[in-house]
Amino acid sequence: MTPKKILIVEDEPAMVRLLRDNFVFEGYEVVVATDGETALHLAFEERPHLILLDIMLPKLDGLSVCRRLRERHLDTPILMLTARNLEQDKVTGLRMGADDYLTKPFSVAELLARTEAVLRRTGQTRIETYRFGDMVVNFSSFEATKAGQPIDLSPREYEILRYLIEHRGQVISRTEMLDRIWGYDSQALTRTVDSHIANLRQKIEDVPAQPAYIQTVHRIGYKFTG
Amino acid sequence: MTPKKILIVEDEPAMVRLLRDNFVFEGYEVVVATDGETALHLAFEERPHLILLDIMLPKLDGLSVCRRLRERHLDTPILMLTARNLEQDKVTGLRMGADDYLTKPFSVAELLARTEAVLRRTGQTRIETYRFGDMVVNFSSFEATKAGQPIDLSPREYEILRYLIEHRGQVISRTEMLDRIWGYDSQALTRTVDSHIANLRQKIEDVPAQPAYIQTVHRIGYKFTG
DNA sequence: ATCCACCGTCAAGAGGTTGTCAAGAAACTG
DNA sequence: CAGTTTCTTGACAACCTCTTGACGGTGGAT
Repeated sequence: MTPKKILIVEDEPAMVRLLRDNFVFEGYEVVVATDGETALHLAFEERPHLILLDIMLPKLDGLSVCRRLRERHLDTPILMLTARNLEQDKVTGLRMGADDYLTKPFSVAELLARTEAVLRRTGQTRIETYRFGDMVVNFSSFEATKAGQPIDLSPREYEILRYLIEHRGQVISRTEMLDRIWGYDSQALTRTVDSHIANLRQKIEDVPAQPAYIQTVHRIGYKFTG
Repeated sequence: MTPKKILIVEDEPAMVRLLRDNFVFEGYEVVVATDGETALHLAFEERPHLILLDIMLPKLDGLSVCRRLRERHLDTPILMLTARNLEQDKVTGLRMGADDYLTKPFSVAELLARTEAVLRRTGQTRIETYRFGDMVVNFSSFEATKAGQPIDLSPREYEILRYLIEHRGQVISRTEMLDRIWGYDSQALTRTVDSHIANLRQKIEDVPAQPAYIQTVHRIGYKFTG
């Protein structure tokens, strides 16, 4: 299981330290933003599995960040942090699209329990929709568009693209893809993978001959960047 | 809001007391069964809104209870309790039709949060009537019309159409339909699903050969769009 | 600089998947 | 129990995807 990535959005340094230390200790990968605008940016850049979002923030408050993320169809689960025990904030937060909320002060144990609960509840093991460049790919409806135009991907192409995206940044070997996507007893040749990659590039790259998203790493495999 | 009724299936007296006290305190109505057979009986008699089901039970274990309930098409949401942190139990439980699971020991706060989450998630999924194109389908009276004219759907066709509509937008595999609609121990072939889909299309599509509502996704399954 | 393994491209055959139609089995209904 | 409806299965044809091969170009190691 690859480690879960958490984006912490919080401006108080002491609180950031507390949160980061605990999540790192629990084996999570942690990214931090100290204001709302950076949070928005990192949410799309880093694609965390969960966002821990304080309501009181410089530049852009937590509720607005939440709303903006949902408007742009980023469905990463959000756990809200609020210093006030105001019912109003809870209601607003949930209306804006948060998955759960936590009132300060909270115990670390409860924070971790809620985090896990949200991750489990939202089934954050598989990516449902993903955007890169002018592409939108929905892996549950098996629909994809490029610059707004629907494009047609085959089942294998969806599987390969999903696998590459879920491991974005890492180089994936052909045999790993055969093992993971085709299955361990597959008899297919590694050239089969190349063939599918070529077809994918024809469909999703702006200039298939100079791929921007699916890159070749000579003698190793392919890697997705986006 | 009428109080929600919860069936607690658990044989350890101390655990029963803990669970009952907490749920009563939260305003739930509580019914208790201490063995699997009683649980089955009470699930049908009392029609609770949610079943809290321990896996380790006298007479009939929790997984079997779960399976039996689903076989008899009782779709009350089930939250499983397991003392073991075995991934296998989780997988089996979810396959048997549980909605969520919780590993002992768990915090009361987490239990309550999960309970609410399951109730919320499942509470809004039963669709009563649905309209698309010139069709109106009423799933509680089992009546359907196309362009005002009554049309005749079989029970299986209603179930399939409902399942597809409740998951509209996502592609549903044939085996998922067999599991969810026929039941986990179904011996039916996936071609049976195709056959029903074909019949449905004859009845609800304007041009059955070019379906607008029930679409095929090659090698994956079917999806409803409307 | 050269050579060889590696990769991109294209196309065609193989193999699996689905639509259609119909008949037999099973489950209701009166 | 007979009649009717519904469900399931099978055969066949059409279709789509996947896989593989050949060929030429590229990149990197020596």
